[in-house]
Amino acid sequence: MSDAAKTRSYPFAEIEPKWQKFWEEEQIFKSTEDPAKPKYYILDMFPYPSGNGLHVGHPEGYTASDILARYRRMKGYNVLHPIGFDAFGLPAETYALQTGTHPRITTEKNIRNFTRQLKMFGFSYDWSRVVNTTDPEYYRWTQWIFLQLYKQGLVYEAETPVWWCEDLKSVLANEEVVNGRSERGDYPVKRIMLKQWMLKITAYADRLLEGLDKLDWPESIKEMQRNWIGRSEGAKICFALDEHNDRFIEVFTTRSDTLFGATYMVLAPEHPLVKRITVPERRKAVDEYCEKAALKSDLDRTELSKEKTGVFTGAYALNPVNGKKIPVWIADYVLISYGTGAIMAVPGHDQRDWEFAKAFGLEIIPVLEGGNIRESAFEGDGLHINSAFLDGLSKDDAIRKMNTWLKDQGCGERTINYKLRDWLFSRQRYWGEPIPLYKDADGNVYAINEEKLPLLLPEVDKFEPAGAGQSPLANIRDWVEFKGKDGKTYYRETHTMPQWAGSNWYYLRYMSPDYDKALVYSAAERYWGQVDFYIGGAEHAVLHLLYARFWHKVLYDLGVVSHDEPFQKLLNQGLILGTDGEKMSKSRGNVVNPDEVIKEYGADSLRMYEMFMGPIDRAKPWSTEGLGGIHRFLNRIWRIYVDENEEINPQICNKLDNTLEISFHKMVKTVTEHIEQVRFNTAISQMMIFINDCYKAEFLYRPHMLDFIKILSVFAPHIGEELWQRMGSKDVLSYSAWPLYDPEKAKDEMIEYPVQINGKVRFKINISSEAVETDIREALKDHEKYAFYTEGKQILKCIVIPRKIITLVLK
RNA sequence: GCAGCCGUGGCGGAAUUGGCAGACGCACCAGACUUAGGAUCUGGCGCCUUCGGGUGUGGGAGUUCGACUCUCCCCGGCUGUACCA
Repeated sequence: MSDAAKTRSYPFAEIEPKWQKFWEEEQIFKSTEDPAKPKYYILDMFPYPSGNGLHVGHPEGYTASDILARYRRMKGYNVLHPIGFDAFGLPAETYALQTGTHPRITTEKNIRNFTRQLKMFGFSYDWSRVVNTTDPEYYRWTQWIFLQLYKQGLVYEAETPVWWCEDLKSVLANEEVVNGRSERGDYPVKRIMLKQWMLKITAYADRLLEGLDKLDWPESIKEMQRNWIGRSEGAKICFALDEHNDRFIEVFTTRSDTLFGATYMVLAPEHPLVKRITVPERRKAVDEYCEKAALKSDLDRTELSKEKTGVFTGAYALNPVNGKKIPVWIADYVLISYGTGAIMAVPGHDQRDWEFAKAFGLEIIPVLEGGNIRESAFEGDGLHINSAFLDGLSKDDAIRKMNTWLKDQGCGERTINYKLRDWLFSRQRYWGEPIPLYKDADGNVYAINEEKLPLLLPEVDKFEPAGAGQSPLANIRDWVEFKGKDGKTYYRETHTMPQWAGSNWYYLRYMSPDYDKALVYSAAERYWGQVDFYIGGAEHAVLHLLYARFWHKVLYDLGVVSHDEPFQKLLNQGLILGTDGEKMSKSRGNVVNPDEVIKEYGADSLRMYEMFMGPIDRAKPWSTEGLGGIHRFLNRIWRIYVDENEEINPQICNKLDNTLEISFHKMVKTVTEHIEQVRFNTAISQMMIFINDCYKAEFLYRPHMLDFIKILSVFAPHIGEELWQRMGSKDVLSYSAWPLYDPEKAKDEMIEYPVQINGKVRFKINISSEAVETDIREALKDHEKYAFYTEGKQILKCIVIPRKIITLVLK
């Protein structure tokens, strides 16, 4: 016998499908633009339809957004609450490689399963607006946006060091590499040089940074984006090379004031100057070092981090401030991907340079007072020494003076550097959007005419990549090659777009999913505007959320959208952990399957339990007993309304119980406020308190009991609809008005004041809640225990905080 | 290392313009109903206690009539990031 059967449950297994069918057939949640109503756009991060189906983590965010959507509808808002599928991506392609099943087949099957599961939860999505990123009518517009970027000069092809993942047979973006391994699949990656399409996200670096300030997002996510963009003010400085009049080494530094202390220079092993300036007698050592560095994965480099290695090139640079000859080394602690890939080393005032200088016996010159350079580099502030025209200045003044001097001398200037790199946009995969560009035999690039979009993904027989750095599309010669009207042969781009492309703008497509003249119908865009509330996982902090902001700003500049930021408010739901407090995973065997939970306890129990577990944004362990507690609560609600004979409880009548009235108004007040603050766990607590009070009351006032159903229905919509119907209500529950409360009736008539004497609560005193301070003091003096505690003592202080506490200080 | 978040009963968690610590739920204990209880209802439930009370929100100090809440130092955990010049 199942747990549910044992507990004589209310008939969730019958009523849940019944109401899901009702919502679908009556199109209850279909939304249309209505200028008469204020709009509210509440969005979930759409799922990747994996073969595993939904896990219990998905409904956490989806239930939270559903509660907010249902609440806003009852508050009179016109709510846009859509769902869709981010369906391009690697798992379907990997599965195709293993089984030969076309990714489209797998994807369609998984979407059907996800749809079935999502509908079982009773989420109030507008199912007429579903989008699917793999639908040609959808990716037509993904390609269109790409072409706009191309026309704006934000797309370029470059031979750059890229992350290559041998297991995934593809290059990856910086953002997709975590700790030297692929974000998807956790495979090793290495750096190779490859010609790739890049998007110039760096052109938007400042705007992406500044835009964060006005967003209502978790501070941690904003901080992560700020760190990722990594804006850093400094100067670039040109060092002439001794015996190479035509070549310079350009460096970026935040400490131009320490230039007099620069005693050597370091190039990254991949730096293009390395080959040109290395002197013949050092060539062998340099080549060996560069080869070794290239073989090291990034992981190796960081694991070995503390040991500084490097070799001397034999070349010398000239310090622009004093013409001093300083040696040029190469070392892998200088990264080709940051700044100019070269540094001026100031071992006196930079710990990394200090360690390197110590290891190789290089000169260390202090140029600031303070610290002890025999022990370590001094990175703090101080007065300059050994620095000619900077002597006696502090750090900030010296930086300013030096930058001016560099500019005057024409060998440097103030500049801003970013950690953010341009976005590597090519993928060597089949299951993605084809890049709508082609080339002629000479390598000239052309964009496909927008009228001809979508550029369809061609059919293939095999999904294996066509050799290193080539996508499976390169195998299809009659797709790649085509004859133009001029009779010349042209060659299509065979790489595809990364998965982020489709998810970059899906929230706009929901506004007019069937519109075929533009990616979004402009009147719909103006009506729905920004996403008011966006809910999803924190793992997208710097991937999806940064890329989407970038594209959105481009679209804003093009006049396609009317706001320059896409998501006004963001909430990250916390992870749901296994019962053991660990992250759920198949290997740990602690995965909870939502299908089984729904079968045993019903979707309403699961929804409500996940909201009751704790604060929405915190990680929380699953508890089957806790789920049972919520299920019991729903049973208790059911029995308050429906008696053993399936009749409405005769206690529900038009008589008003005074105590219960206060409880009701308190409940409406608290639940309303806590929904606004997205604190569902405490909102549910207050509903429990009200139901507990109902069990103690003799009469249940019918209008209040109807209002409670409305409130319940945003959390547990199926039981809400069923009770609403059984109570004989004819209105559509989902659009009935949210209950109002009377603030005066939400207060207790009497307040039990704690009387605190010298920091300890000694007794309590009941006083009317209307009482003002003088009344309270009087009541206190009349209290029997007052004399006992104050006798023979001097009253130093008597503090009365109305409605809170009375404090006495005695001596 | 750096940044952000967090530390409250046996467990999940309440309480923040500073005002009764432990709401609500789970687990547990007792009672009622019962052939039975893993259903339901009622009550209890931080720790210590000589039953007066004492003590208690990771540890220590401070501000205050009053600190889970504010300030400083330390310890522990989670997440992100990592030679970023």
